[in-house]
Amino acid sequence: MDESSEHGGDVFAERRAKLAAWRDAGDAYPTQYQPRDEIGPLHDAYSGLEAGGDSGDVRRIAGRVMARREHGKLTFVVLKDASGELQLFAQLDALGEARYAALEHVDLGDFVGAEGTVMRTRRGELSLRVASWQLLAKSLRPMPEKFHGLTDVETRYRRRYLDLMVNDDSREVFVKRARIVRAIREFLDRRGFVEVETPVLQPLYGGALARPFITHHNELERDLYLRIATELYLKRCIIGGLDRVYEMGKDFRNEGVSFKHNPEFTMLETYEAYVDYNHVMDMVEQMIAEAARAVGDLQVTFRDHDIDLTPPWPRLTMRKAIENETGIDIGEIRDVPALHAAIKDHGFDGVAPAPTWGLQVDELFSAMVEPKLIQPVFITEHPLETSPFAKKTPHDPRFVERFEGFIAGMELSNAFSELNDPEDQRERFVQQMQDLADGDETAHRLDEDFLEAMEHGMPPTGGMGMGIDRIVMILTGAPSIRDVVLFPALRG
RNA sequence: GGGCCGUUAGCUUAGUUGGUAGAGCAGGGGACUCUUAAUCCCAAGGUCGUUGGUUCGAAUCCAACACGGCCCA
Repeated sequence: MDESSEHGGDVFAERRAKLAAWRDAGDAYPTQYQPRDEIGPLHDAYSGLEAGGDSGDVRRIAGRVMARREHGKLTFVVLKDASGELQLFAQLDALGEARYAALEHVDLGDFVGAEGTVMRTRRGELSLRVASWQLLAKSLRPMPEKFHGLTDVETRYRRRYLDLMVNDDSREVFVKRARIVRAIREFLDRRGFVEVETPVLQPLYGGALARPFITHHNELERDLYLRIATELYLKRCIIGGLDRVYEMGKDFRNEGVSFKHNPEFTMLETYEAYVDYNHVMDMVEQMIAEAARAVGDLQVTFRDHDIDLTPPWPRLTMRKAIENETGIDIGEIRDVPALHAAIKDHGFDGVAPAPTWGLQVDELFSAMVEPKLIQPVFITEHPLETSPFAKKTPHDPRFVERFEGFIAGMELSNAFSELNDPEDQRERFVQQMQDLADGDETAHRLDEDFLEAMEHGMPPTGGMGMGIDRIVMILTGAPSIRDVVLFPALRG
């Protein structure tokens, strides 16, 4: 197929012809433009310049051409760099016939560098009175329409560069994301955590209950898994005596996509020796608050909910949370048929049946309670069956010392007093293997190498996982994970 | 996996009871020395997501598929 007919009709062909002319006249793609002033600071520096005035200061700016307005012998060209926009004030008299005429061959989307004095027009617009200019890079394709911009969500995700080019709101989300990530790292570094990197390609996946992606190592002639969590390697670091470690990086889960799920996503995991899950709860609410302050304040709006992130957050056992919403006390209903009956008696048709007591409690919670958890809250003491790496609570071995942090109906963090009893851990693995045999594809594999590490002795440890993408969603008000991931997974 | 909605020019979109598509911006030609959604004049740009079907005739009605969005699982 002809390129030009597929992408913009005559525009592509016309611009290639212009590019050929530029090549004949000189360098259409020079290597640099230095020195250069950032546009944003110029607006600050010359905020006091009166309309109609010229500072006489010579400056050099560079950026993408966002607009051009020709007025015969005067042309306005708007340049945009990462810090802002500034218009060029280009006069025939100042540039001379040849350089002024050449300006007509500059298209929207081209990169241009210009030098001149900083002035303010009679209408009050800060401008650069151009003394000289040069083409820095030619664009061959049309930019999105300037007034309505680019709104088609599919194009925004598939060709994110166009979205970033014209939608400042979108660009701002990713700048904020960087600030949030940095605030979290600084928070942990200040507390004495060591940032580590553990394998993405793993011979045995684990640390979470999820289906993995499988890949293959040609030379080793074996399949490897993309990690679904960093948990088991970070615990090996704790066993080795690092005491406080964290890792922030991509995990991969072979599951569907939704507004809160992307198959690759950024996870933070932290492990701290000699503390329990109560200590970790304190840390999480402080960490989120600090991340929030890095990009705004503790009052945020997400999906039409006004949310107050101010610590401390309420703490509620899962048993109590379920009882509050459903009237069912899972502490009293101890077997699966009785629980099924109770759910049926209450008419909760949205609750899917599950084969074990723990999975049924999890399902009941997910369906009836989770969507109601709008303000920040820690839900504690989960069923043993769904928590193979958490210590049992001293008062009831059917529950574990675990919490999940919820905001806006989304699980944002998940933490335990980490199981460090190797014999208990082996029993948990054995049970998971049984669940796998019974058809639970997400059940955990027995990891003999990890057990051997734990048998060397592991200190009491508080561990935590947090979905960074979801935190960014909450703190930026972005309604979908696809708005906070630069290049989200799409079909086709 | 299920339900609903959407897909028309590079972008943003209109399109009547079914009669072979209109516009704005961008791009082309021209006018213009303070514009900023600049303005004015002229010309051009479309396999209406794909494939079938109904019909004398389909952007429009029907079916399947693709992709996307929202909701549910």
